[in-house]
Amino acid sequence: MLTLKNIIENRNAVIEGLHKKHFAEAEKVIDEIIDLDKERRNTQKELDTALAEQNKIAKQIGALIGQGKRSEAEAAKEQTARYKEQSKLLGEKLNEYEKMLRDKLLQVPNLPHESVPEGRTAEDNKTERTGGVVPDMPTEALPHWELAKRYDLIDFELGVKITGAGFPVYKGKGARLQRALINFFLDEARNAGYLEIEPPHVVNTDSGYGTGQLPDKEGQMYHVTVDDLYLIPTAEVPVTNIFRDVILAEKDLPRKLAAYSACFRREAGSYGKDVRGLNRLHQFGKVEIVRIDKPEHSYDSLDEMVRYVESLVRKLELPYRILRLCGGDMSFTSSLTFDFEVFSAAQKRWLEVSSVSNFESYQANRLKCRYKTAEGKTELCHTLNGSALALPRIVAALLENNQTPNGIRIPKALVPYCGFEIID
RNA sequence: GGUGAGAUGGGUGAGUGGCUGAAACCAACAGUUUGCUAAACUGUCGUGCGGGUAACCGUACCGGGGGUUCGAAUCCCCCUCUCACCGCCA
Repeated sequence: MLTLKNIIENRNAVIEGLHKKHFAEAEKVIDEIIDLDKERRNTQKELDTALAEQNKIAKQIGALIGQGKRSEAEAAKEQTARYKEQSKLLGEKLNEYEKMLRDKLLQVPNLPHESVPEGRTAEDNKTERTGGVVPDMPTEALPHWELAKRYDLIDFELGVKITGAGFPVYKGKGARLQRALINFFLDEARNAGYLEIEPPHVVNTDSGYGTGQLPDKEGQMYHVTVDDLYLIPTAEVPVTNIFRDVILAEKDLPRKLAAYSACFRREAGSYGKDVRGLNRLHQFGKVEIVRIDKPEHSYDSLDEMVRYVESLVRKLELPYRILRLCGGDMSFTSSLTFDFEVFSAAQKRWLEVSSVSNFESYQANRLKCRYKTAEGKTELCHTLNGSALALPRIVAALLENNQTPNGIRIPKALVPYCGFEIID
């Protein structure tokens, strides 16, 4: 969430930023927050005064009893009743203000970076650059779900039987290709300086709030109600929460971590051709990279992460484009996001395979992830993350783009990991 | 699942009602000394909120919530978690 300090000191700039993100009633909400904060401060002041008075009397009573002046001590006790009553009421009032303030703050999305293009929908995203070659496919080219069936790589129906739609079963070279991609991505990440993490796949509510899945995206996660735990929708959640309530030393920054995990998403409301095959699943594999950095370095970090993800897509020889998301298409918590899409040649569609974002201090503020500067000041870190990469759509594009009459060709970089050059 | 013990600052760990936001030690940081390193010595060293240009002041926090009391890290209740042993088990 945004810091109060930022909202109060930069009211107009904040509202302008929220407009760019198409946040409704920005002025109203921001001014409510500012007013609530004033009330909160006044209440706090009154409460502190009452408590100070109480503490003073309590100390006096202690001293009087020490001196054996019992009757004077008794008299002093009478005085505290009034302050006690007062501070109790003020305390309740303060809690209310704090709760209201927090609720309001949680409703406010992050502010977009100045370089975020204006716009409302995906149509308005700006293409940063493209790479790779879109293959010239014959008309009889098959979509990946047909290829998966022909070569017995993925069994969607079996998944339906075991679990339900959106939980495919990978078999043989299909399963080995998945494993190859995971190892490839993790090795690449390690070579790029990321610390490999194997995180829990289930998290508690504190972690859900820490990275912002709760409360706004509650319905998107699978909830294990008996234990009040959530299946992770991305490794971002457990990995970023490593830094919850942590104060890092300046020299410890940046921190770079990478993790593979299965990701679980309910995808409530999705339907139609978008969800065909591997395009949208309830469970999928993904390697995520997470970075914690000093504010002044975070945009350099973001660039580095984008270049890193780009290197992966290039090594996989996939045609891709990098989009700078517009204000309306960005996620609630992001300041600047680049999406990576690969072209899936038989479907003739661009598929999103990565989303790389700088959250600035928005997540860190909820997480209470801070660092101590050389001058000894405690400041919020900036957090960033990106997919590097999500498996299913990569698999979809690999299958479709590399199909030949003799089978499906495996890109060179992946052959050592797969142990085969062709799927036939 | 059963039984028992515990949860204190970056770490170890004292502290059973007022002089404790918290001893001591370790780590860390700064300085003195030194050819360099080390050692030794000196000092600093939690977080949030409110007030103040600032020095600083007030307030809250000893797992979380509630209670007793003029006053709670310390007493009472509830919850959570951790550890140990037993049972079960990849």
